Formats: sequence, structure tokens, C-alpha cells
Amino acid sequence: MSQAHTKQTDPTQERLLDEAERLFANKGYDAVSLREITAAAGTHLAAVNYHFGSKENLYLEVFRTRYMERARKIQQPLVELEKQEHFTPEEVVRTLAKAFLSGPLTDEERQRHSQLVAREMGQQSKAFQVLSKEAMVPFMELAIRMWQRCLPQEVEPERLKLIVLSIFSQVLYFSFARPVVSLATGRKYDEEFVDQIVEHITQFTLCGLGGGNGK
Amino acid sequence: MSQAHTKQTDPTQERLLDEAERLFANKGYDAVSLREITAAAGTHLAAVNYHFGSKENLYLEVFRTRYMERARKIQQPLVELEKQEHFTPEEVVRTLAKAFLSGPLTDEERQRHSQLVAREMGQQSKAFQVLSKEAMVPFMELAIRMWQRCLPQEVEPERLKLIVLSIFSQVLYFSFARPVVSLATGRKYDEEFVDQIVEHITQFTLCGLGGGNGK
DNA sequence: GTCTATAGCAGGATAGAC
DNA sequence: GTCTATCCTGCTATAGAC
Repeated sequence: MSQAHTKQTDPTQERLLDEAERLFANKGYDAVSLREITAAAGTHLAAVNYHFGSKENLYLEVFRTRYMERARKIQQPLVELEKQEHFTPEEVVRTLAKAFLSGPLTDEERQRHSQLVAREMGQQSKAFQVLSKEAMVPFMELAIRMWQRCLPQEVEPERLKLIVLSIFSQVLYFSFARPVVSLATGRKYDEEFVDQIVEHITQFTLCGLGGGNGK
Repeated sequence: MSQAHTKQTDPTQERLLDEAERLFANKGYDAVSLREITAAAGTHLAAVNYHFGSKENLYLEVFRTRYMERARKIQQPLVELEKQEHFTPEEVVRTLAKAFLSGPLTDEERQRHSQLVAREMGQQSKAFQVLSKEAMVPFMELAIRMWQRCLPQEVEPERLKLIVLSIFSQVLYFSFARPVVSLATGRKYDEEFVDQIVEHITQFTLCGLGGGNGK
């Protein structure tokens, strides 16, 4: 209206980011047109270039704001756990798996998140720089730090890194490749199944952690 | 429609499939233009529509021929192992991991393969139908069959399916997300590192198989 | 400041020359 | 049968009306 110049909270900008993220996640960058995004956001084509400068910049802004915001939410349960004086390896794994698969996000948010990351994971794009350096690597370091604190015996960092990557691969896969998982198991992604998956990943990983001993 | 499913021996058709696969794998379907493909294949724009009818059909043909051919090569070591009278769970896992990560394919073929599958994994496209029904599901069933034959105690199929999916998630991730893995570990994908990854996945999985017993 | 209108170009597909 | 030239649609980005 007359006066609402709160710097980062322009409602058009917000709607654009929301719809852009939804469409980019569902279809991929190249398959989505600015016309589609602006129509969904109830605004006009020029608004994108006015607010973000270009399509590519809008895409990056999705990662810098929406994506990172959710990444922080996902990390939160683990950050909280780290503040405790004592915790077990099992708690670390389950908290991590749960945070990704049934955690603080809504189901739709989780799907968007995994679709976006899966799309960028294979290439060395600018968006990849953002998500890997700002989200994945710090999260990995957090998990490794926590295990080093609570594991009974010393485990070399090399091996811990591979273990964390194996966990990431699983949570990502079970989030992202739902069609394959459903086809293979005949299960829908209801609450019960997701809980089973979290439990599966937890057990699977714990054995991997405790087992393969002196190399 | 003149030479639909007769013979694949036309050299232009072959070059088109090769270049199409390479570019689709590297950039994704929407980011690649027919002009780019035909230029790389040393032919003209109309050749695609002449030989394959449309861009989408060319893409599907990449999966039906090139992709499936490699999928069979990957399965081969496991098929061979199944013919043996005796084999251990460890052999099954290592053979499977090795087939994907250091197996019969060249390094470039492996990258193409994982990029193509990773791109289709999240959506319910026609290409997904091909790769899941013709490649992934039979491969999963093979692995499960083999474990049921060689595991010391009975394991319910439900759990075996989740375990196979966990293995798939890892081999796919370590193939596809090389940038992340390299960034996280500081390692290049040389032969030594790939062998370590295969060993890691093998040990990780074996413990998961033997461990989390009576739920 | 907002949005319409359009520039300028690249895309897939095709008609028709050879 | 092969390939050139062209069609038409849809894209991003922008200029300029209000």
C-alpha cells in the first residue's frame, strides 16, 4: 500500500521465491520458465528481473534463503543434542536420520529439499557451492565431532567421513527416490513406513560403526 | 517410422545416441538442444526427427539401448556369482559394490550411468519406468535371492529390501555425488580411493546384515 | 514503482529442394 | 533418402507507458 518498506519482506518477492522453489524442485532449472513462476506467484513477468535481476539469480536466491533456512532447521535437533553433556552414538544417528526423514519440516518441505539437493549434487554449479559449503560440510563436521566425543574407541577421521557420507546417501535416497523405494517395497510413504526407514538406517549404521574394527 | 525397431547399425544413429547420451547425462534433458547434439554427432538437425521422431523419443532410446546395455554389464558379475554352488554374503556385497564402482565399465561410462539414473530417480517419467522395471527391480530381486540362499539365518524379505536399497543408495551416491565426496574427504577418485570405497560399503553393509537381529 | 508490450533470440519440428 | 531453409512457438530480458 502506501508504506511498507521493510527491507527483505516484500510479499511479491516472498511469493516468487516460494513458487520458484516449488517449481525448480519439481521440474529442474531448465524445465521451468519465468512465465510459469510469475503466473503461479500471481504477478507479472518483469517482476523477476526487477526483484532478482535474472532467472539464475532467482535460483541462487532460492538456495541462499529458502534452502539454507530449512538446512538450519534440519541441523537443529543435532545442535541441541550436542549441548547435552552425554549422548550415545545411537542417539546421534537416530537424531540425524529423523531430522531428515521425519523431522521438523513438513513432508512437502522435505521433498523440495531433497529434490533441490539431488539436482545439484552431481555438478559443480554455484548452487552446489552454496549448499555444500554452507550446509553439508558443516553438518558433516558436526556429526563427526559428536561421534568422536561419544564413541567408546577411537575411530580414524577418514573412516568416520565415509560413514557420514553413507548415512547421507541413505537419507537422501530414501527422501528423494521415493518412486523407486515404493516400487521396490510396495509401501506408501506413510508415517509408519518412514519410522521404519529411520529405524532401519539407525540400526544399519550402528552396526557399521561398531563392527568393521581394526581394518 | 521407416526403420523403427529393425537394426541399430546405422552409423549416424549410433553417433546420435552416443552424443545424446553424453550430453543428456552431463546437462540434463531440458538443458540440451537438438542442435547441440546433432552438431556433436556431425550431422544435421533433421536427422533426429528422421531417425527417432522427436527429442523425447531420442532420450528414451538412450535408455532403452545404451543404458540397458550397461545395466546388463553391471549385473553380469553377480549373475556369474549366482551360478556358483557356494558363495558368501560378503562376496555378494563386494561383487555388487565393485560392479557399480570399479566394475566392467570405463570410468566415463560409470559417470554417465549414474548421472542418468540420478536424474530420473525422483520423478515418474517414462525413462524411469524403463530403468526401474527393466534394470533396478530385477537387480534387487537377484541380490535378495542370493542372500536368501547364503545367509546363515532367515531374514525377512522386508528387511532385505531395505538393506538392498541402502546399498544402492551408497553406490549411487559415491558414483554420482563425486563433487561432494571429494570436497568432504579431500580425496580424488583414483583407483586407490575407489577400492577403499568398495571396501567401506562392503564392511558397512555386512555389519548391517549380520547385526540388527531380533528387532 | 508497476506492469504492458516487445525486442531479440533459441528451441523443436517440418516442408520441400536436391 | 538427405539435408537446407524456414516456421512458429516460447524463452529471457528490457524499454517505456502509466
